[in-house]
Amino acid sequence: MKDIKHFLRQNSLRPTKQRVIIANYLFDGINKHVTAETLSNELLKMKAGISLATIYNTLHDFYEKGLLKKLMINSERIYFDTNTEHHHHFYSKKDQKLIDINVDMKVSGLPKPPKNKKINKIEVLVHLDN
Amino acid sequence: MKDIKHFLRQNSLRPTKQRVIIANYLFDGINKHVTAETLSNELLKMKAGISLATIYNTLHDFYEKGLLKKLMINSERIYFDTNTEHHHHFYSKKDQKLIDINVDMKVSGLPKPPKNKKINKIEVLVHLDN
DNA sequence: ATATCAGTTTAGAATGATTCTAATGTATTG
DNA sequence: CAATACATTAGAATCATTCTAAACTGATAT
Repeated sequence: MKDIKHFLRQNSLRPTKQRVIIANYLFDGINKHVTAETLSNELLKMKAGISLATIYNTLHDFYEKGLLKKLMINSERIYFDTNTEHHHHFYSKKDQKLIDINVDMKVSGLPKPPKNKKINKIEVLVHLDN
Repeated sequence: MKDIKHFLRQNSLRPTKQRVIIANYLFDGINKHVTAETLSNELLKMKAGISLATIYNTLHDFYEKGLLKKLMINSERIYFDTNTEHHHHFYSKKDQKLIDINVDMKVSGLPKPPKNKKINKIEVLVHLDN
């Protein structure tokens, strides 16, 4: 991402110091899965003194603007994904780690959705053993 | 379930008053998705004075014995499923409701799992729009 | 039956992720 | 550069869940 400030403005987000730092980290071209906690740790490493409250606010602001996806992986914390394309995941419970599946997969044999309901999207989570 | 006490004993669970009540409710032949909260509400309706702590304990005990499945649906609470067969779900965020998909589905185009990892199971969650 | 003891239940405290509050700070607009 | 709308923050509050430790109960041996 060359011009983060411009990028934030384009998404109706004021380019504050904190948002610039966080956006620079998140949108550096490498897709990431973060939680408030892991992001906080990264920011601590780079000595950006950003409060936890701001980290939560920013993740949600980015999510509201569609810059992040929320993942429903487990009930212990919320995962945010910088890859907002439709895609699937491997999940290793042991490592508490997610890996993107970027190839196209097809699900066949799907039954009709209940009356008056339409399918929005299909998410496949492939659990790994070890 | 005719003999709940026997059923509990078979699963190395002492048939206490509370467990019998909860098992009777959960394993009445109709598959259910419950959270500690929804289960607590049901039990309140039937005036079973069972503490929340016991509800949590019991759900986990049943889970440990493989009588319930844990579902990772959202990050707000833990869902338990009385259907322990491998199956998939429709999920309506709006209704906060899960519907079992009991037909066989196939996922094709799956990439190889990462080195030294083996696929344990594949979970498909079909998000509904409305 | 009864005593014993391991396994259970429970109220209430503790925890941990997240959200809220309200005071202070800062980007934007005119 | 003043005004103001939006952001940040520390710390309190919230909420689901887990823990603690005391009281209780089902199973087993006597």
